[in-house]
Amino acid sequence: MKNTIKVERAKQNITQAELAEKAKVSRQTINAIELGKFIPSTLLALKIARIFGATVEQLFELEPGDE
Amino acid sequence: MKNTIKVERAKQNITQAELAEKAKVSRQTINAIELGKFIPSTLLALKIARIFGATVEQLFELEPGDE
DNA sequence: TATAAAAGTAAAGTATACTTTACAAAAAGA
DNA sequence: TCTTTTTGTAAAGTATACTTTACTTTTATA
Repeated sequence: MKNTIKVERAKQNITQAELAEKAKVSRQTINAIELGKFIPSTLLALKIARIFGATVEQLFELEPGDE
Repeated sequence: MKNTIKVERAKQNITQAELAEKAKVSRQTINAIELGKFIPSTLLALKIARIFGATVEQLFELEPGDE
């Protein structure tokens, strides 16, 4: 699974720390998600999508290997 | 967070076991998600949404308490 | 009403999401 | 270049998603 959170942050010009604060998670959680170190819960994905005014599908995409 | 998986299953007339098989998780996992016992990962939510031809937002909805 | 299929539940175990603290590396700005 | 901000990383701990096995309850159907 890949995601475009880093790009969305760039568009809206906010830092990992700011996004973390808005989503009410730690900065390291945002960092790890951006780097693909782990996959967020649907709750967090929905929150992040809402913060960006995007859909979960726009932010997170299944890859072939995810079958 | 609430979800409409049970309704979608009814629309498409498939059992928890069948959905579990398609999503490659255990039947108990589907059951627990339907009953709100836990929130799936974004990976699983995307898979389920794709199986139903729906979006994650159509299946999973944030509630006021989820802040 | 008897039988089968589907759904609910429970417990014990494993995997992973997420937190906290702390520090290092990189990027940005003065 | 010096300083600050931002990002990356790591380790230890906690919470929770998910599995497996197995049994009970409910719902559908013959």
